Amino acid sequence: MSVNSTIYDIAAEAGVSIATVSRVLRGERSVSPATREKVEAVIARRNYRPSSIARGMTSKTTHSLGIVLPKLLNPNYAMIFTGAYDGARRHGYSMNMFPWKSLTDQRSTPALLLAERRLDGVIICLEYLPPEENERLMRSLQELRQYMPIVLIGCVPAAFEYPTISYNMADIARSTVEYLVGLGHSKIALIGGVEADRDDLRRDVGYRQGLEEAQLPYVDSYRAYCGGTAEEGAAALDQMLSSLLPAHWPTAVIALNDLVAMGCQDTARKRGLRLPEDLSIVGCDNLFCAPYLIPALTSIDTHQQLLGQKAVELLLSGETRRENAAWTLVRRDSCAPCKSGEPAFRTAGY
Amino acid sequence: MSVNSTIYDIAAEAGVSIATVSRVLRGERSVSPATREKVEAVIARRNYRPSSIARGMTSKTTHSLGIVLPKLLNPNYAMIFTGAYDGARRHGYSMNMFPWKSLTDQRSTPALLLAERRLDGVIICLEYLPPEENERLMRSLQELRQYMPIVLIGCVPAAFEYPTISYNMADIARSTVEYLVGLGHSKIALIGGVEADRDDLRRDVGYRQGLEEAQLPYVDSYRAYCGGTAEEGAAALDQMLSSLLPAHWPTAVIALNDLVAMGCQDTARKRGLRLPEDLSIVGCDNLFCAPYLIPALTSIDTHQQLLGQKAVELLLSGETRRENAAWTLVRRDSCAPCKSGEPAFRTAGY
DNA sequence: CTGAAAGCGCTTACAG
DNA sequence: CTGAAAGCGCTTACAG
Repeated sequence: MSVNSTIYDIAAEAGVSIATVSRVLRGERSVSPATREKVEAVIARRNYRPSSIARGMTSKTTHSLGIVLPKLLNPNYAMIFTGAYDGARRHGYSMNMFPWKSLTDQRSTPALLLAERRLDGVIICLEYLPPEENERLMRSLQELRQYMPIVLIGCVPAAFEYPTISYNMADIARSTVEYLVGLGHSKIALIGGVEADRDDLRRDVGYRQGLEEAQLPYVDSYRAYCGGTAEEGAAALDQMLSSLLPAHWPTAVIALNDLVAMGCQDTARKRGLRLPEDLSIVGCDNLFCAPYLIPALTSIDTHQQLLGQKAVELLLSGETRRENAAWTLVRRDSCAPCKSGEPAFRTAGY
Repeated sequence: MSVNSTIYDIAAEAGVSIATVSRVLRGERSVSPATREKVEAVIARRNYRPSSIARGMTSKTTHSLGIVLPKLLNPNYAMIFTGAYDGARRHGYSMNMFPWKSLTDQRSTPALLLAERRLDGVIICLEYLPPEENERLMRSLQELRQYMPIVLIGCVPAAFEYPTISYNMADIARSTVEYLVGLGHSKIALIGGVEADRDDLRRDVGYRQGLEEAQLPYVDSYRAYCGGTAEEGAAALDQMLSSLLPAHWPTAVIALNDLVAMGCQDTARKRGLRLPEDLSIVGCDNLFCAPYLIPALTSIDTHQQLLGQKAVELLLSGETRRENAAWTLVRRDSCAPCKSGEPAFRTAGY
């Protein structure tokens, strides 16, 4: 099946040494035009391409990078991957995707799985993990680092001196509260995330800070923790509403991400709330479907593709700095001025 | 930075030959328990992992597969990729993603880009291409095939004897028409696709067939061609409605995919149509957001992850057969019984 | 059960 | 400007 020719075939047919072929392959200029032409002709005729793996064997650099992602099915990560892929390609590198579990799986020594591939570097998208798994992850990273440069995306304890790109979650949350306060809201809920997650921790900090600046009290029942899916978001809001007198229902919700926001829309509608009049909702990630939800979802655009590219730049730069990633609030129809007084309560007609 | 040990280090430290180390590495059983234990201890202590690239160098198989995708940002392809990834992993292979343009780009001989990686095989997701690009693609495939086994996903001219997995588009379209006819619809539009696309061609065949079976006429103005984005879908429906007297407006739309369906919802709403009463819509791909659109979108689930897995199986089997992929109609709220008489026409109030 | 040796397809000094 | 030779880190017959 394989009709691959090798550098020897080319050399033989062109009547030169393999060293010379190698030289024209790599575009070295110390080759006479005549021989270069001759060699190139043979290469073209035989459709020859040097084996990248043989190259990697000798040159100590494989020109391939890796990125480990929690899950590709969330378009958020697909966007980061795409950005990273393009960034790598621009620098002549390939980009390989690894599922999150290649790092946290305890059966196969995790970091080594990546080391095996002899990557020139790897980007790691952090995500919340329960303490002991996180412990294992941190050890994996330490280990991995001995083999190749790494860059982290997400929130990392300052104690670990990894090159990192992260969002200022506190800033995002604070600004979002500010935006909603500007619309007259005072009962603002925050839904999603895990109490132990550092990212969410900082989100909470910004949330409280925003409330404080508006001289609003922090109300415990307006803070619900849950995973990042629509179902979990729906359930979390539903439970919050159940536990509160309608008069105390939040008039605005800040959702962990767009999926959670979608779930909240669903719950609100099933409860007979009018959107956005009775409940304003802000999402995060600005997924492609956000403009097509009803009402069109206001969301934080986290410029994921740019993030992926920047991670590659940082990785290739070899520097150890920490960067903050850019974000933008995209206003659509899901947020409305708060109606004075209590939100109307209607029985569900959905 | 690299603290990698080699097989020589291990051999030296364990006091054996590299051949022996290689044997325990590969789990060969012709090693005495004593030496095996000794070697394994050293491997563990030094955290040694054999270089997969050196292995690939000698063993002629790299245990890595490829998949080329039009775009990862469409969750549809992300799902296929995920399925293929898992399928590959299950067989001990890695799966590498390549963007579509690595095949159609004319600057770098396309197929060779993949050949360079010495993949053990590659899956190719077909998509419509204008004739001359498609011509180039077909040549690329022929070329690529000389280097490694390939499997195609999509619609391929029977003349090319590639192993292929495809959907029976005619079947899907026919069934969808049947479903809508069952709801009493007679003015059924088909929106999306390209006239020259073979997949869409077959979709058209099924569409016509469905109409015929219901003894309905094929109406030219109910067939709109457009790309696969929400914006294009929105524009296509808008134009269709503009060109028709409201009395002749379709009461049901079959959309190329969920994105197009989302666009159609948008246009319908802006035109003041009630959904689903005035217009039923069926999408395709059953994206994660389908249940959260208003009304929740009825869609064809194409079981993309399964598709990806099956493509891997076929690739690894080495057979040249053609398979049909499974699909399911997922009924939600976006389709309603057709109201008798003409659809109400209201001025847009959106 | 184990080792010495050749070889995979390249790149890279080192000579000339 | 060009070639002979060593070497990258493994696997795989071939002997023993």
